[in-house]
Amino acid sequence: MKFTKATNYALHTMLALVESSAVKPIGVQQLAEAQGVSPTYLSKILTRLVKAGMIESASGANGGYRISRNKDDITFLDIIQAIEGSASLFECDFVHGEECLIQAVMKDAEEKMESHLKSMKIKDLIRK
Amino acid sequence: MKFTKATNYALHTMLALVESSAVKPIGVQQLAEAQGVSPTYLSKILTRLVKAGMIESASGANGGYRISRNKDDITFLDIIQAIEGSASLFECDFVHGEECLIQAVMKDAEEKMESHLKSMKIKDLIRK
DNA sequence: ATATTATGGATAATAAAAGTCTTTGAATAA
DNA sequence: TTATTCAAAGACTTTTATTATCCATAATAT
Repeated sequence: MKFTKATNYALHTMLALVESSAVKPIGVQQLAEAQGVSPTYLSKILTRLVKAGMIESASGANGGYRISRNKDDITFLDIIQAIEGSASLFECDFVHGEECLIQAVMKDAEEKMESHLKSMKIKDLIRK
Repeated sequence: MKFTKATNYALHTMLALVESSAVKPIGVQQLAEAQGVSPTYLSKILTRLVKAGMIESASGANGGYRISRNKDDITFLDIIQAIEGSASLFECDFVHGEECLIQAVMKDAEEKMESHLKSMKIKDLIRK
């Protein structure tokens, strides 16, 4: 079990966008180059962030991506779930008599992690 | 990102072994049947638990697996790490100037989850 | 000895992640 | 209007990890 690289790309891109002014957009070319990933692949990832409503895209000359929501609102959890989805990390398919106690423990553990990711906002990382 | 099925098999097997007496071993056949998984595959998983020192195996007639360590010592985290390994869930390969702040946040989050998994012992789930 | 049971290696099947290529369509600039 | 710049989308391909299966071997009790 690992977080996907896509999540890493998304987090780094969001940090870059939050650090830059929200006025003029940054092209995917530039964002991709900074991370050593292909522009087409990165754009696929960024499209998911657009759909989640945390960034905006602009086509055409001088287009690109910029932050849309209030910077203060965007948490690590938001970004991660936009990429990885929000399904539970642990799924027990067996049909026990009752509810699965193991799954309950796993879910609690997961929630500890999530609550930390929810408390951390991406803008907290901006270097002064 | 998901926990593997192997982890689910391992957790359920450990629960079964802890619930049963530690005197006579249970065959992989029986354990596998209870979970609807093939004995050969389950035995591969259990071998990892053996190597991690939490269960013992006995070959030959009337052989099988039984708990080895003190039940009280075996945590969810022990079992999960025996199967999934103990590498970090998030790895940032980029070469930033300094240390990666994003990775630091992710590591903290992971540790929240781990500390919960470490606090929960498998024997806590035994049905009375 | 023989039946029973775990171990280990090789390999196959499946699924998920990571990435490419190409086309389309929107926006701008000339 | 036309050419240029850029994101979006879909169809693929490649790579990697997971989930197995099969078979030969080693250990052990009866």
